[in-house]
Amino acid sequence: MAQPDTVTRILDTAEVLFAERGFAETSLRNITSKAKVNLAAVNYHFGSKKSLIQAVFARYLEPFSERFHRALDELEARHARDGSEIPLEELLETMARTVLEVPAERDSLKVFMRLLGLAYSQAQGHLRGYIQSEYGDVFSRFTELVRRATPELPDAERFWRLHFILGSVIFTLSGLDALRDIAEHDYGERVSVHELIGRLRPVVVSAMQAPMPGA
Amino acid sequence: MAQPDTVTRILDTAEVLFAERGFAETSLRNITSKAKVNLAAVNYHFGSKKSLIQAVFARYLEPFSERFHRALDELEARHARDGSEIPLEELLETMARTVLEVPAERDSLKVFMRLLGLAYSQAQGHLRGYIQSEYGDVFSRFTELVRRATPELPDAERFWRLHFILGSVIFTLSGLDALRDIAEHDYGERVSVHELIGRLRPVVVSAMQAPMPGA
DNA sequence: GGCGTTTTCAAACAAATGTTTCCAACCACA
DNA sequence: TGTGGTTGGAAACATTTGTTTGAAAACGCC
Repeated sequence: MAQPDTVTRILDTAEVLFAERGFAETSLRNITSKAKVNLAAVNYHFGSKKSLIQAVFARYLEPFSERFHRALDELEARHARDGSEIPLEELLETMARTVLEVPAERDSLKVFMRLLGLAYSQAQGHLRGYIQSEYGDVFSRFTELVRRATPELPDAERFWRLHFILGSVIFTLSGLDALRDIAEHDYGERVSVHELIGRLRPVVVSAMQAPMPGA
Repeated sequence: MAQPDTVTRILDTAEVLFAERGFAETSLRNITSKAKVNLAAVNYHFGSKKSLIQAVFARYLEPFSERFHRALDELEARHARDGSEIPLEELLETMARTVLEVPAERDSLKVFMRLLGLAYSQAQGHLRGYIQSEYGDVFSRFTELVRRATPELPDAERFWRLHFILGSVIFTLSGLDALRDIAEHDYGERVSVHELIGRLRPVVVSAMQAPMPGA
């Protein structure tokens, strides 16, 4: 798995097409023809279509994981000094910042969110297991910090609420263009990703602080 | 499209398999063999696989649309008598109740949510058009009632929050199996769809009542 | 320049897919 | 009972899928 040109051209194209149509609906011939690469190149460089899908994910998750670990290191160190617990807002803020930092390409955030959504909803399979086994520790670390920031929540409740929130983020960011068009047409204001996350923040915090069901 | 036995057996099986694996990953042979029906029966009764998917979808959305209209009629009539505005909680409660009432089979809700997610993610753009043209009036009616229930929110803010919430619902319900597996593995409790919506309710209400961004 | 390795390429492969065909079985109605 | 339209069924159809092959081309290095 060497020579960058062909490999990255495959990755770039695959990432876009996967996001547009999904994994099963995107054939290797779609990818290779659009990338102007021989069909066999995928199997030569990646081994299989499955591995290609994982490679597309790895290209995002690797830098994200590294940066997020560093950001959490810093956050923990800062609060370790004065012995205070890290508040939820700061955790969410740190994650949002890291998510926004990572993408090198312009719409790669949108693409990655869509891929993440697909990974979850195309339930059965290798992808979720791969992500969990490869990058599970970052997320475990994050959720553990969230646990300490919200000690009043039962573990299961926190789990579900975090996934409710994940759904909001994935849905709005992956469908960003469509939603933004509707919003612009109906309300005449075009929001940026930063503004959107600004709108998301108070909603997410309120969601986590909602009363327990049955009250 | 007559004789109920074969047709409904196909619909029932397709619905379950679509929910488990997704649409592209479910072949007609998977469906027909499990339904103990001849392979050609699908094309005979429905015309094509795409039409089958729409038929599965329509079987849910048609009764939902009708019931939801009736429920909103009743809700509006009740509040028209004493001149009070319909509170947000009641609107959400009505929708949740209708959503849960409809499915005859266990998995049709999941299928519906998955389709809805696909329709929005623009991957299958024609689906959103189909939904909008066929059943758009119900949703317009609902959002108008939500508008009256939350007069303090600017229109754009309400728009975005409703879609944040829609994302939560679609994500958790369409990826239900995956999430449920994780939750069961980690916390040892297997939640029902009813319980999940029960957990969703207070979170959604809090999300709608969150303070405006910038405070 | 020559040689071993890596990469590209066209072609073929086997398997799986949605769809169609053609005929038998069925069923209502005369 | 016979007849015409509807449904069921086995097989074949044409495509499309991911993958493999074997040879040509490009490359790196002594």
